[in-house]
Amino acid sequence: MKRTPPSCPMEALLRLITGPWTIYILWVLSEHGPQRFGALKRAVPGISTRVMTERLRMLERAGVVWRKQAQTIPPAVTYGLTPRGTELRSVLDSLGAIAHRWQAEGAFKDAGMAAE
Amino acid sequence: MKRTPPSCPMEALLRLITGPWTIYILWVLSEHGPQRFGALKRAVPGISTRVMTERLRMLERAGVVWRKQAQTIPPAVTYGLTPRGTELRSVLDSLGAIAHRWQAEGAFKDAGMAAE
DNA sequence: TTCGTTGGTTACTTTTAAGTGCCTACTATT
DNA sequence: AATAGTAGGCACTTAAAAGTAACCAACGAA
Repeated sequence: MKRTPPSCPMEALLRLITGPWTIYILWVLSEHGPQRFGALKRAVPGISTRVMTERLRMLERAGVVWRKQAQTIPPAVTYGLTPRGTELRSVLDSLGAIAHRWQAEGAFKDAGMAAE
Repeated sequence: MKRTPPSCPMEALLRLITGPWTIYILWVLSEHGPQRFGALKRAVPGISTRVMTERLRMLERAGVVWRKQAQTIPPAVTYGLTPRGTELRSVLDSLGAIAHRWQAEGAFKDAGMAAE
């Protein structure tokens, strides 16, 4: 995927929240509160460790989630939503409302990607 | 990209509006009104015919854009936003506002994808 | 008569992201 | 003493999306 011309800051935001699991992770964090890595992974069934780590790092760099590492001996790392993450969630909620309505209207029933 | 578990209707919507050029196309259509294929392609510099066609078809199947083909001899096909497209735009606008603010705050300055 | 325009389609190639499995280091448990 | 759990890192493989390019059909213009 070549880079889209960077005129639109939306692109950066969409690249941030897009990707198979990102919304899921944010949703779990906002519904169930801060979680440790393992619990988060268990709450998002099917995700690989690799992608989970990558997504969390990405969201952390953007200031959407925080990461708190306890230096205990089995290391305990907890993730949660920052204020920015909460702010994002409110918009995602309204986007979700549209998504829900469109699904009820059948907008997605045959609107998959071209090459699946 | 394996399919994300389909529990979340957001996934379908995000898969619809995601992809390098989709938002651009919607933005051009909403800013400059209905456009013919060629004009649209010229307004989104760098996009390939293939991807432009695929995106328009996808958006059309979801009822976000309409397509009107005049059976003239050089065929003239015009695309525009449906009411559903306009509805989507309002949410994208607020998402865009967040994106703009975050950019000003520097949220994206080092928050690229992992493997770029 | 051949070229260019319009709106694509199709095939081939490349790029990129995601999946999978194996590794750590230390400790508590069995 | 061997094993499982914790939070990943690293390398290798695979699958999907995007890019590239060639082609089409019909007609008007040069």
